[in-house]
This record gives sequence, C-alpha cells and structure tokens, in this order.
Amino acid sequence: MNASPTLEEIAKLAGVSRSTVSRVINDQPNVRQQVRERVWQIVRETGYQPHAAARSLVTRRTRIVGVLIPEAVTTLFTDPFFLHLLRGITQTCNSQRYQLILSLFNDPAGPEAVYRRVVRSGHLDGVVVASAREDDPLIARLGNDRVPFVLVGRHTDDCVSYVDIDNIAAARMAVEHLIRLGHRRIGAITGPLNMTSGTDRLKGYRQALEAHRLPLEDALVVEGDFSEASGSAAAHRLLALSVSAIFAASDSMAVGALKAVREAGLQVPHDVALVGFDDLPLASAVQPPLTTVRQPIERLGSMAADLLLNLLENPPDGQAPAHHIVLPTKLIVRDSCGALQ
Amino acid sequence: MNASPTLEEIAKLAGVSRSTVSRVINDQPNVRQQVRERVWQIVRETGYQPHAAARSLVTRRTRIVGVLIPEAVTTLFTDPFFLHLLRGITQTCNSQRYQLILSLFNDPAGPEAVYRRVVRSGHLDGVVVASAREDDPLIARLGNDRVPFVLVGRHTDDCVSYVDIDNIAAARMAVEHLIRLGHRRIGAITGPLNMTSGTDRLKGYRQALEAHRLPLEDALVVEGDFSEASGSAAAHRLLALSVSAIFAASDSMAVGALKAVREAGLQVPHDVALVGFDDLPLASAVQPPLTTVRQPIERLGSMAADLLLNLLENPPDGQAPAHHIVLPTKLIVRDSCGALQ
DNA sequence: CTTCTTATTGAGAGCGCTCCCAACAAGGCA
DNA sequence: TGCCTTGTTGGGAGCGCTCTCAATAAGAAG
Repeated sequence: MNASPTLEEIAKLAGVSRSTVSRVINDQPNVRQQVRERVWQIVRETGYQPHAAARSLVTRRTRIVGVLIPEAVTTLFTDPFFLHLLRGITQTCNSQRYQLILSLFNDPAGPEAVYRRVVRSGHLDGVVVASAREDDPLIARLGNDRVPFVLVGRHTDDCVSYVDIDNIAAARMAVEHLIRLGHRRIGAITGPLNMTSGTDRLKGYRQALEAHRLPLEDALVVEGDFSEASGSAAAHRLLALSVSAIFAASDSMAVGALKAVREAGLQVPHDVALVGFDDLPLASAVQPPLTTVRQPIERLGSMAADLLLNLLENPPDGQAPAHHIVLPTKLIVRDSCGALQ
Repeated sequence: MNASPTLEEIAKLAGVSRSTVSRVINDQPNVRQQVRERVWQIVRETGYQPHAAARSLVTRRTRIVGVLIPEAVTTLFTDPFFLHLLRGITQTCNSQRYQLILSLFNDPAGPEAVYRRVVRSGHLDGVVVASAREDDPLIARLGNDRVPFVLVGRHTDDCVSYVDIDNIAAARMAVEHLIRLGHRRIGAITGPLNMTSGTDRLKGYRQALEAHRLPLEDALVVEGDFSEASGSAAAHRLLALSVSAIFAASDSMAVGALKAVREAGLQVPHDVALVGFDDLPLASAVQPPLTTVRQPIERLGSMAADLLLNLLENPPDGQAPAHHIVLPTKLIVRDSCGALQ
C-alpha cells in the first residue's frame, strides 16, 4: 500500500515545524493565516492523510463506532430490517466523519472472544447495539467496561440510552384496526419474548383486546422469532384454532403466515385477515399487499448513531441521565386486512 | 471506557520484561514454557488486551478490512443481496480474527473524501468492493494506491482479483428455460449496463435467443437498475409490446415486474411468464413464487474475504497473477414461469 | 577447564502523532 | 525605556507496542 507522507515531511516541505502542521490539520488557533494556507497547499499537493493509528494512540479516540449484532440475533441478520438500520447509521457516521465496524457476534470462538477483540482492543469509541435480548450479557458488559453505547430497541434498565418506537401503542393500533373491522378471534404471532420489541408488541395486542372487552385466550398467542419460518409455523397452529385474523409482530413472520394460510387452502383477507409490522419493501411486494405498522427503521439507525456520536463528542461528566428517543409509527392499510374490500 | 493494563504492567506483574510478554502474546518462540504459562496466567487474570492502535502503528497492519459500497450502488443498498454478502464476508472475517469496516460511498462530501478518510488513513489492510460499475474510478484508485482488494463481480481488466458467478451462462440457462416452454417473444429487464453483471446477463439472454434462432429485437430489452421500481417501469413498457415472457436480471426487478403485470390486469404465469435472478428469500415469498437463478451470495462474500485475507497474509512479491473465482449457479423452477402447470 | 554454540532475556529505539511548555516577537501601556 | 500581555512557533516527551541487537545463561564439544 502506498505510504502517505508523515507530518514531519509536510513540515519540512512547508518550512515549519511538526507542531504547526498539526495545528493546521486539526484546525487549531494560533497559526498565522499565511502559514496556514501554505501548509494546506502542501497537504493537498502531497495527498497527505494523517495516520489513524498514530493519531489514536495519543488521542485515545479512533472515530470508529461499532455496530454490534448480538449473538441471539445473528440468525436474523437476513432480515432487510438490518439493511435499513445500517443505512441510517451509515448516514450519520458519514456526515460526521466516523467509521463503522460491523460485528456479528456469531464467532465460533464465542461471544466473549469477539467482545474482547472488537470492543476491548480500543478500536471503538462507542457502539450501537442492534436489538438485543433483554438479558443479553453484552449490555451489562458494556456498562461495566464504561463503553459508551446506545441500544436500538428499549431496555428495561432505564440507565441505558436507546432509540425505539412505542411498540405497545403501535401494536395496539394494529390490533384495534382488526377489531374495528369486526374481528373477534384474533391470533398473535409474537417476536421472541426475551426482547422488549417482542413483549411490548404482545402487550399492545393484549391492551387492544382488553379495551374492547374481548377475551384473552392464551392459545391464540404463539411465540415466533421474527423469522419467516417461525411465522409460518405459528400461523399453522393459529389456523387450527379458527382465528379470523392474525397479527404478526414482523413483516417477515406475516409473509410466513401468508404462505401458511395459502397452504391451508384459505385466502387472505377473505378467510383470514393479516396485519404485519415493519413495513419493509417486502410488505407491499407480496400478494395481497400487507397492512402493516410502519416504523422508521432508517431513522431509528441514524438517530441511534446521532445519540452515540453526541455522547462521544460531549462526554457527560459523571452519571448523566440516559437518553430515550421514541419515534412515531403509522398504520399502513393495504389489502391484507380486508379493509379495502 | 475502562482502560486495559499495558504490556509493561503485565511484565511487571509477571516479573519479566516487556519483550518477553510481547513474545508470549504473539506466540513467538524462545520463551521458556514455564514463563510462557505464568504470563498467560496474568494476562487472563487482568483481562489484558493489546492496544490495537499501538500495535498497528508499528506493524502497519490493523486486521481490519473494508467493505466498500461504491457510490453508484448505494441506492441499491436496500436490496437483501447485500445482507447475504455481508453475512458471508463477516463469517470469514470472524473466523480469521479480522474486523470489518462497512463504508457506503454516499458521503455528501463526495466519494473522494470518503476514499481518503477510509482507505488512505491506514485503517484498512485491504478491501472488498461490492458490485462496482465497470468504469468506477474507485478501482483504478485502489490499484494505483496499491491497496490489496478483491471485487465481488468480475471486472474486464483481468489484473484485478474477483469472485463471481458465470452470469452469461446463468442468464442463458434461465432464458433457454423460457424458450423450452414455448416462448418466442421474450422481454429482458437488464441491470445497469455499466456493470458486468448487467451486461453479462444481457449477453446470456442474447445467446439463448441466437442459439434458438429467435430474432433479437432491441425494443424487447429495457435497461433497469436492479431496483424494484425500475423493474416495474420496464415491465410496463414490455407488456405494451405484448411479450409472452420476461427475464428480469434480479429478483427485486422481477417483483417490480410482477406488480406491473398485475396492474395491467394480467396474470403470471398465465398471461406472462416471469423469471428472476438471485433467489433471495423474497423470490419464494411472492405469489406466484418466482422461478429464478440461484446464486450463492453468502459464499460469494465469504470467498471474496477468503481471497483477500489470503492476499494479506501471504503478500505476493511483485506482480502476482490475479485470482478469479467463479461459483456455480442453479435454476430454481417455481410457479412464475408456468412450467409447473 | 576452556571454547563454541544455542536458547532465553532485557534494554533501546522508534512507529507518527498530539500536547505541554518554553522561547520569541510584537505591541500596548506606564 | 522597561514591563506585561498576547499571538505565534518549535522542541521534547510520550502514547503502547514491536523489533533488533546485545547480554547472559546453559549446554555441548573439544
């Protein structure tokens, strides 16, 4: 790899000292305008780029943030959700001249090994954790090591900062929509119940039923894991209980449910109404297009990164209160719920 | 962030010198077994982790590789294709204890700024470039700067290493399948024609027609950009030319085409047969499920990373020949081509 | 017992940068 | 004129590591 010149060489070329060049590069005051311009000139001509390692050895900053995909979620890393999240995070990082290290915690050597290598090596200034399980040891570990971090998806421990949507209200809105359409026997396919996004959406489902004085039937709630396959399996069980509508806690699971309904020789929405969650492009691509809750995934990512970078640039002295950002959602009504017929 | 102890401190605790600890940490010879064990013991107890920046300042290696998404492709970074690719790359990186920096070249400051910041700063040992345009200046720049790199998707310049599938043969296989089903008027929705994956798949389409002595009609070839929207628009034009089948060069475009067919009041495969390319999960989720060419995207990613890491660990002295790896594809026949009716 | 070889160890330099501090010049004011 | 302030500049130290080289210890061979 072609070597960039060093500070010292730039200094020699500009006829000044190392220190002065450093000041110019870092936009520090106390350099004569004329000198400043001459140095920039040389920097441009030579294509000089400060050596990141040397710089961060002394500043203890790398301008790199990590995006950690906890072990429990790595299998879901085929869900387009993550691409949108990454886009959002990237956007903020780019605009603030930060880099992004992506790390899936599915190393054969175990999560601890990855953690050590990725987080403890000093490569990262902070991390964004994408949809962790409630009890993922990663969270405690980060807190313990005093690594600045932000979660995507809320955590019950209020001391951690997160960006999220109001999953309870969003799910409730979706289920109430079904109730308003006349459904009385509504099945739920939940996400993993050790994630707040899983439990919160289930809570929303329950609240909706309760608010309309509908019975809560345990058998009508089937736990999935956000994957299409789990949605399909869950739907098969729900269909056997003759539900007239299904609320799936993710679009991927809704698509799985759609397949299951079809395999059972039934039709959506004619025989079974279906509502999803996420509003991935997938949701409008399938037939019938899914009624679903739109969450601003990309913004979730960019806000999380914003929060983190802000934390890094303005380190709170002492125990600063955690930030909790909740973004709005919207029910997108399409054909799968039968409202448009 | 909690500080890790330094080499020097470990040395003091173990009653040896910095150098000895360094030798132990790096598995170098010439350390007494007994000393070696004592040092490891202390390392484990203290949770010592070498400081990455200090290390790479002297070794000039970071054990970080970049995954670059060229500017022209950033808009496509919602295509699940990239997730699968990232999974593959990650897998190899994890197993070889490398990190991965993801960089979309859609910085408002322009691609040159990102390039400087990401590549020239010394953060990266090498890069994987995901589906670049044929004439993307990035490629030349990397070659010029002697940055070790591997492309996903072939490049006409044979000096660059790449991992790819045989797009020509794969597309030809798909189109011949349509021909064998009796179609004579087959439209093509191509990818961007400044990418080899775009032109190669078009070549395959043409070869199939020629091999079966079917006329090549320019109007039946519409350029898309791999996005669903472009597939939809292209399909509308093709339908006006009363094609009986459409070959779309990506599943996303095929899904767009599917919508267009529906909007035109027609049915797939009854009125128009449809074949896609990629075999994303999406392909089997839509109705009717898509006949498509399966390419091993995840393996494409892991092989690209393999190739790169191999290049990094065993740097070729002088001008080593570029490596070209071509992975096999497979036609997956589902309902959208009408073969199963 | 001496000499040569080999395994083991530690000290020093230096990677390229930032940051502290001293040195100096140029005014402003008494 | 002398003293204090302010703006500008350069030199030195040091971040935590690796790597070279010399020093020492331990055997092997004569």
